[in-house]
Amino acid sequence: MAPARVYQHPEVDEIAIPRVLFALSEPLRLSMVRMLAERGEVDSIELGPDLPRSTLTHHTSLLRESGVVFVRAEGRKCLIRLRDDDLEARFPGLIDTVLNGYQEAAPTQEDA
Amino acid sequence: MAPARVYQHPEVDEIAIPRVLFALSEPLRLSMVRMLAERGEVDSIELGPDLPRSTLTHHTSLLRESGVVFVRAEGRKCLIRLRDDDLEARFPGLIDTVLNGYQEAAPTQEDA
DNA sequence: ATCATCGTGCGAAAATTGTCGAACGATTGA
DNA sequence: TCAATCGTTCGACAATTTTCGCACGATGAT
Repeated sequence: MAPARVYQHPEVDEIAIPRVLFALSEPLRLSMVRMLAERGEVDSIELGPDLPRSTLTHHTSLLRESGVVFVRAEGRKCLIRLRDDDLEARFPGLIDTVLNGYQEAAPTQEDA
Repeated sequence: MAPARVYQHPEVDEIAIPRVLFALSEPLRLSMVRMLAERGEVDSIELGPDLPRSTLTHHTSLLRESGVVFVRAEGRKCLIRLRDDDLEARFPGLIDTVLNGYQEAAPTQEDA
């Protein structure tokens, strides 16, 4: 039972800052990254249950090609996880800082 | 001698991560930010001596409106500096991490 | 085998962004 | 005053990105 879908990922040293920043500059993708950071590996559909599938594929592909996430096929679904270690090795603290500074999604007022 | 040109800047708490990341995701603007980090306040024309003025204005305006730089008029020129403190207060370590990870990128013709 | 579900690729349309010439006002120096 | 320089705005165009319907192959369940 060979893996049906094979995904291309950039090597650690191929991950480029501009592409990562661009990937994270989209609020929708940033919320996806936040969910991935909180839940670990998730089914792709959880990242956007209300989105058209082709739109979801577009964003997950962009995140994958920029080196932000790792994607693997599991049966007919698609599991996605954040490349924490690779990103941390390449750009220490970046993801934490970005996610920490992105509270504006929820209308919660809590600033210290 | 009232200041001729007045520039609008977002407050510190108005600086939003997606806009900052988008501003930094452009290689040209990222190289501008690096120059600003190295030299401090610089004349706007130093950020792109070979660029058409309107293109230069476009990028500096985007950097200003996203909260990355502070712009002030000095005579007929335009001085620009990085909002180090504000960015550090809002997203600790972000600029350092980004600039640190952008050294090995293709040195187009900016590095001299 | 049949059918429903999932992700992907294709293609097109809409929206956003980047580039840049031209005109304009402001400033500086002569 | 006059001319040169600078930054901005406007407008148009090119390039990129986003959205999404559709058809297709693969997978899992009946």
